Order: sequence, then C-alpha cells, then structure tokens
Amino acid sequence: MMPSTDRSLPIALLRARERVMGPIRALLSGAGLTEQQWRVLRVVQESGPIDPTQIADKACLLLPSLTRILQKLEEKQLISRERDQQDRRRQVVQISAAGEKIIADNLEASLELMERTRRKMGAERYEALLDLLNELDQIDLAE
Amino acid sequence: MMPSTDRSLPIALLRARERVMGPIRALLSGAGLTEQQWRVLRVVQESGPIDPTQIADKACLLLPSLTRILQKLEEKQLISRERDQQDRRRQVVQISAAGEKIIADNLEASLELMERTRRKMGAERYEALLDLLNELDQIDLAE
DNA sequence: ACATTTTGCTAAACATGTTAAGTAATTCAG
DNA sequence: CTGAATTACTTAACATGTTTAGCAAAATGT
Repeated sequence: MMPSTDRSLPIALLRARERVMGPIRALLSGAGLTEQQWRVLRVVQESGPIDPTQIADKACLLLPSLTRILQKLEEKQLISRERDQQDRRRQVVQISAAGEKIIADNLEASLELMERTRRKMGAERYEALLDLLNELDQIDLAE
Repeated sequence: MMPSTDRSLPIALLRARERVMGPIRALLSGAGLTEQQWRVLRVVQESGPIDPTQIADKACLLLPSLTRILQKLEEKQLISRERDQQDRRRQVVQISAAGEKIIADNLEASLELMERTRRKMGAERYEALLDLLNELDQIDLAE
C-alpha cells in the first residue's frame, strides 16, 4: 500500500533511500561497519591519499560527523592519518592493508545488491532516476 | 561541479535530499522545530487522532525515534496523548491549539519552498522523479 | 612585519538513526 | 482457561546529523 505522504518529495527521497540501504546495511553489519564508515572507506580507497574536506564532499558528510568516523576507522586500524607537510592544518588520510581487505571482502556483494535494484527497476528507469536526482542537486542554487 | 560519486544511487538520494531540505530546515528552525518534529506534527494534523505506529509509517520514522519526538512535542505542548480505551497498549495522539498555530504559521512558506523546487525543475520532471522514487520504494521487496 | 581574516579541522551539545532488549496489554493455541 | 506468542510501545546504547563554538595554521591586507 502507498502511504498518503507519497507525493511529498522529502519523504519519497527518504523512503527510497531506506529501501535501497536496508540490504546494504545488513551486508555491512556483518563486517562490523556502518553505512557511513563504509562510504568513507570506499572514498579513501578509490581516491588514494586524500584530505578530510574532500572526503566529506565525496561521501556527502558534514565535517563534524567525518571527524568522529575517521577516529573510529583509525581505532579499527582501517586507515592511517598524518599531517600534510606543506599545509599543517591539513591531514592526509590513507587506507591500510586491513582496510583494503574489508573492501575486497565486501565490494562485490555490495555492487551486486545495487545491480539487482537496477535490474528490478529496469536499467533505463534507473538511469533516468539518477539523472533526475543529479539535476535536482544542481538546480536549487540560485534565487 | 559534479562529484565523482554521482552515479551512486544511495549518495545521489542523500545529496538530493540535502538540497531539498536545507531551505526547509532553515524555515523551521525559526519556529524552533526540527524537520522530524515538523513531519510528525503535520501527520498528526492531517490525519486527526492517530496512534504512534501509524505516525511512524506515514512520517517514515522508526518507533524509538518517534517515542522521543512525541515526548518533545508533548513537552512543548504541541500535541496531547492519551491511552486508547479499547486497546490499552495503544495511544491516541492529537494536535493542540498551539500545534495548529505553528502549522498555520509555517505551512504556506513550506509549501512555497517545495513549489519553487518544482518550478525550477519543471513540473513534468518533478512528477517523473516522484513516480520513480515511489516505484523504487515498491519494487525491491520480493526475491 | 603585524593584525585580521580565512581555512581546516575538532569539540561540545542536542536531536535523530539504528539495533537490541524490556514491559505491559492482547491474542492465540491447545 | 492458561501459557506461549504477538503487538505496541519504551529504554538503552552507540553512531551519526546538525549547529555553534573553538583552535591552530595559513593567507591576506596594509
């Protein structure tokens, strides 16, 4: 049944996200990671050495949240951090071998979950949805 | 500039939601309400007397979050609660006069913000996006 | 060079998200 | 009719979201 709030864009975005993330969360909890920790780990792995501000941008996190997440990931020894020598306000974050292993152990299953969603929805509609979402993200800025 | 994570559906959903909610949050903070408190208040106002389980469903909240939010709204005297006489596990939640006033004071501006988004995106694409999001919410269930 | 502003991050406080456990009222099986 | 599920919340614990404030390093203006 469709809830009566289904024509509210904010709630539709929320519901859709819950639907997509549910299975992914279940997968990651087996690896002892939250959804956000996983997102950060993937960004660091894909980009190589990178500073927190850029991680926050790519992973869509606010810096205060990211600060705590990086502390957790460092405790778990999945990443390492050092000060940037050129600009000592900055840090350089790198993934560790253990971090790489967690990615290797879970990436395929995670991609398969998204691929399944794409198949069930139909590739065309899935791409159309991504395009509309990106468009929405770009539009609102002016006025 | 488009972030490199823009073809990831979970992150695209997150970014789109942030874009839409930013201005609404700004509006509501003027009324001393969070986005979730506002959502609950609107559901209660629209539906009339209603129990927490249904509120959670309509507002897309988990019950533990809702429990705390209802406590806050009750402290602020924007809602009232009583036990259901037929089934004493249940509660019946109602909006108060003060709650109605907050809605009256902010509903128009809130709707205008969404209408602006709709105009900027184009009504057709906006509706197409809502349809795709609702479709995504319905699909994943089986298999 | 020096005071001011800006940048990059951290800390703190409060609210919510998420999962697991707990409680009381109701329903259900036998 | 009674003990075992089930239902409708609530509590607790930990992680993140959000805003505001703080701090140190770097850039900027004069």
